[in-house]
Amino acid sequence: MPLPSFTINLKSLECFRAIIDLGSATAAARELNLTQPAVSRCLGALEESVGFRLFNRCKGRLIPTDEALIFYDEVKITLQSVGRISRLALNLHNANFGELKVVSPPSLAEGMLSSAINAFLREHSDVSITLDSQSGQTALDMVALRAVDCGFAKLPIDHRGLICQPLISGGTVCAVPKGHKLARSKQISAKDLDDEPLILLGKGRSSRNQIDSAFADAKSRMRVRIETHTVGAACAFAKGGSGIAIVSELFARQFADKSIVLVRFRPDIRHEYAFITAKDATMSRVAQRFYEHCLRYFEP
Amino acid sequence: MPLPSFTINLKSLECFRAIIDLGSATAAARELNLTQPAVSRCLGALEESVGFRLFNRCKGRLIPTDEALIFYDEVKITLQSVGRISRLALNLHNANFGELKVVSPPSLAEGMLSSAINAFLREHSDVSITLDSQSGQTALDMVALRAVDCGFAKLPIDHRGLICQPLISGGTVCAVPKGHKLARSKQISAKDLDDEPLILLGKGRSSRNQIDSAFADAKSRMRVRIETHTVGAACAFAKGGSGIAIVSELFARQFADKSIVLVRFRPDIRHEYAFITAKDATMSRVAQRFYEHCLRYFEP
DNA sequence: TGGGCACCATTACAATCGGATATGGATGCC
DNA sequence: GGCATCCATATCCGATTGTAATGGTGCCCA
Repeated sequence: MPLPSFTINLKSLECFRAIIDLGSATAAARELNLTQPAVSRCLGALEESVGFRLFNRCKGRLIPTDEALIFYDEVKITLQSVGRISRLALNLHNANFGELKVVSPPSLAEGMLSSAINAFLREHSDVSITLDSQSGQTALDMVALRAVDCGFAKLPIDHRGLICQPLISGGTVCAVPKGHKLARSKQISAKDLDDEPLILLGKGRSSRNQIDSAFADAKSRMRVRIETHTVGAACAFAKGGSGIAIVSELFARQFADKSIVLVRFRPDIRHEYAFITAKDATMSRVAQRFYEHCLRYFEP
Repeated sequence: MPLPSFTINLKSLECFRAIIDLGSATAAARELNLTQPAVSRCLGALEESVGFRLFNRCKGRLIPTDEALIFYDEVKITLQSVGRISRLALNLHNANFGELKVVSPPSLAEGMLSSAINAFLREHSDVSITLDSQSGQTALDMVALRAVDCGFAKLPIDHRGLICQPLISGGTVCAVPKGHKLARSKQISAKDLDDEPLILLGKGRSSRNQIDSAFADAKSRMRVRIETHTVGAACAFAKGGSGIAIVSELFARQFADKSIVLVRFRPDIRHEYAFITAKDATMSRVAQRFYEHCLRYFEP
């Protein structure tokens, strides 16, 4: 009596599933990129090893037996499990050899993010990274739509379908031209800036609104001399003596030199950036590694 | 760049699991009844197909990588799933699983068939049986129309679309009240029953016709005092002294007690029951096993 | 320090597996 | 009857997968 030998073959199971799903061995062969005899023999082998007939050969067709249908349910579960293995393997493989697509606002991309990525690449020699500079909604959409693996964006973020992990946080500083009367202050408030020529950026953004409010609260006149879009430009204007730039502390540092002084602005307006990923997709392993790397890299 | 080929092999997974569990490839080989080089090569193949290193070869030992440990969890789940397949296959092989719908005439269902089924259930723990009591044409139709898997019916059967396997056979006996003048006979013929009060059943059925013929042949007067429908009732009447019942030997036995005597009736009128299945449908495995069980159970 | 031991990798070779192509039989459809 | 479809079998061939033999390396211990 032939007992099941337990030497079950994955390919046979795949054949079996395909035959049940598609109704014929020839169709199964097409799906599996095999020839019909190959499928036929696989099936024979499987029947041999399980020890009972899976199909009745009836009028040249394969009719599943009752047992086959019971068997099928379990086989499908197992094959799904094998599928998970494959996907996991791919993920793990990609952690060392994969590609990572990242999107970030230009401000981050040009400064601290590029050095974080450099450090990551040194530790993961075979990973290649694509860094896309996009700001605002575009970046969020790219992550949510999985056009990229992960991204960075400024908080607050209102977007369903994203997971946001706060990562970097910094206050607000004034870039004051050297020799300016405020250059020696420990901190500068909106009141101190009454009627001072200012260089501001991010009109309409939340941090900008907070600055506006601070001036309103202090009943200071806000004299905006230059509206610009990047911290680098703002600092450059400040260096040129065109006024005091109120900028994120995080980015101002890299532009600070002897011609300007960075003085803390009061009230403390926080600039926070988060690591963002799509909600309904587990991160690829590279992305996970990258996230962990960033956590370490940016920790205070 | 070597991408995972997804042609993952169960044996490789088994090797991998064993290596992690036991800590060395040689130990794994022992467990799997393989040689160490075989395991070594399986491992190599698996690494090839997943696309990353599973073990660091360090000082002649295999040290699992971080990825390997993550991979291991998933592999274990998959292997357990495969194990379930094997067990299910074994169960199906032993027909230890499933449902069986049976139809039989009430006479069988109440007596010997129920004990046969009980015995079958004891041997096949996960089988559930539905037994439907129907007689005559209804039962045959139910089998032919595949409303049930199999059934029992009295021969002769005239029904296309059925396979009949004779299973149980018995003669005819007279149930004679104790103390009756015929109670001590070795056998009783139609002649002996001339003008005796009789209890008969199955009017119009073939066995009844044979009895009628026997009386006609013997030129005996058939004095039918009671017509009834079940052997149990017939025997009860006999016990009450209402007359001699002429019944199937097969069923009379269970009703025999000290108040009646069973005496063989001559000529020998056979009562035969067959196991019946639909012609154009191979029996389910459980049904086959049940048939084999019945063959053994009812063999003379 | 050198020998024994445990472990892993590699090689060489044999058996088997697992594909492909070619062919044949049965069935159903026009 | 001719044709298409489907399954099974035969034969062939390369890939896979097992084995035994061998070699290298690190560890333990006298």
